[in-house]
Amino acid sequence: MQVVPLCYNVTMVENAHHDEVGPQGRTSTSWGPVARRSTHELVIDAIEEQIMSGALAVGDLLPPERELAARLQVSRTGVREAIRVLEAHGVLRSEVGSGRGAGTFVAALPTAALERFLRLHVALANFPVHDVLETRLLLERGSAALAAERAEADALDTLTGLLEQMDQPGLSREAFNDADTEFHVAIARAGGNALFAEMTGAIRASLRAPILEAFTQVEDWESVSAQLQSQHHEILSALRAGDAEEAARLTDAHIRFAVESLPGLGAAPRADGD
Amino acid sequence: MQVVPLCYNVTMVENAHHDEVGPQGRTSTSWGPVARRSTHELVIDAIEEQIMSGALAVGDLLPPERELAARLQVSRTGVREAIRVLEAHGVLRSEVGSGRGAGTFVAALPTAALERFLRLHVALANFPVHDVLETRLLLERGSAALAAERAEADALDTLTGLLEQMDQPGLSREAFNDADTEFHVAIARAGGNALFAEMTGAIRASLRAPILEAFTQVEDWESVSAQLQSQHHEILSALRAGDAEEAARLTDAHIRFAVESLPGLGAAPRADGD
DNA sequence: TCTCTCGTGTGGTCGGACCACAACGTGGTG
DNA sequence: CACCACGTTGTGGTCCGACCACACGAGAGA
Repeated sequence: MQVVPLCYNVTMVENAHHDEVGPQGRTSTSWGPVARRSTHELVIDAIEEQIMSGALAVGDLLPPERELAARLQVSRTGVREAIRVLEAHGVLRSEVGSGRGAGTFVAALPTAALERFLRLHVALANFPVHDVLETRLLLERGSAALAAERAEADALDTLTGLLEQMDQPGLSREAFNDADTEFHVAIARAGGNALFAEMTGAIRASLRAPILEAFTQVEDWESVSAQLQSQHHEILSALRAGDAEEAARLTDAHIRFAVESLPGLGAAPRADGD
Repeated sequence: MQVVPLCYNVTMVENAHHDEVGPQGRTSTSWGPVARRSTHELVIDAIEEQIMSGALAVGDLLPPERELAARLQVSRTGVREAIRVLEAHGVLRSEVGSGRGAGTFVAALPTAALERFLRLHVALANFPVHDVLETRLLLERGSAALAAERAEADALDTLTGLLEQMDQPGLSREAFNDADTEFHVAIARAGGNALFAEMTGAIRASLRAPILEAFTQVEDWESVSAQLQSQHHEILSALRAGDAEEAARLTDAHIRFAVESLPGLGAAPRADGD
């Protein structure tokens, strides 16, 4: 028997209760609304509580959907929708099958979640491109400084390899962009700050389409890419030298140059004049 | 800087690669798997495509779930799970009823989404507190500088009001923290960068529990809170004066002071095995 | 001992039914 | 004509039960 309860306190809102709406009696006392939460949100809260309390850690297995539904006294549908939400946040992951690798696990997959989040909100113009670029500048300047101090040898080797890729002549603009993205993300990773790295990657992913569009409009591509590459090499030199200040300064200049060289990115940031 | 190396323990479950060895006969040559996507993911892609192409903008109404299911030739369940995912990202919002305000709309609600994302991944130790604090320092330094240049009069009034709240004697530590959070987020908002502001708010939300825990362990609370408040007033003065550099410097010092004053935040990040 | 097969448990998908809710049309009533 | 009560309608919310695809693992068979 010995079943560890996953959660007791899911107090379902009984749907068929109308008793508080009496006939026109006094209703103006301080009866604040009760924040009606839907079923799947209650399930999310239950799972989230387990995570926040530390009862569920990365790698742990959740009960089967059917069992969870039975324990929480909700339908399997509600449980599945809750799992979808946490899965969308990169916190859960489901695998079909039986035995070892099957079931729903606590995972650590923030990358795809953050990328989709930022990509969509940038596309909806909720986060203006100008603001995203400002954030990018801040993050990568910080990452460069950290990387100059902390970067390991193999991280520097990775960066060197990426520069060699971009040094190949005749590289397509898309391939250049992808390698360039990897280069910048690798620097962020080398800095050792996981949040910097994830944010940097997500920002680049959210700007991929606009950047590629801007690339196609660059007239003297050979010249621009050569200058970008030259700046990359300088940045890498500063990282090798462990010069944090110089690495940050070069990165700052590099990103500003890139933005100014790409039409449509930094052109119309916000419609004011001050 | 005592920095934990952060092995970044991602126990990612890789998709099992089964090299298809046919039961009999030769193995298939280059028949790479087709990236099996589940139904709800296909629906997500369909909706996301509309958003990315600009066909769906904030405020637009989606077709009813039943109609969408019929058009996409999937079950209503799949559509609903997809809507849940986009809703979790703050991109969609569903309202019951009929007519005007009913249905599923494209929304712009990144706040709750980013807060839950960060809160969960911080709780799972996927993003170490140290890294989050480092990001906070970077963002708020930048926000302060921007706010010094761009802040409107009413934004400064809001900040003044929050400082008056915190100046009240006998304020509970929780109330102080909430007002303090509002103060810092308001500065970020005054800077005019939406992403800065959202990130700042999400970071504060993700650290709320650890901060409150640390607050209870502060011995000389009156002294610490008085110093924090004094720094707040100095920052606000710099903002009023429009001195970006000074505002950034003061904010930097303020946050470092706060972290060093609170036990358990910057001191012992969680040293495990290695 | 090894190999094959089939049972079993997992998430994935589906269709249908019913509920709660909010707007709107309709009709009655002043 | 103006107003109001009420039923209609269409929306998302919830639940159920069934079946599928999949992968492990125990047991039968060689």
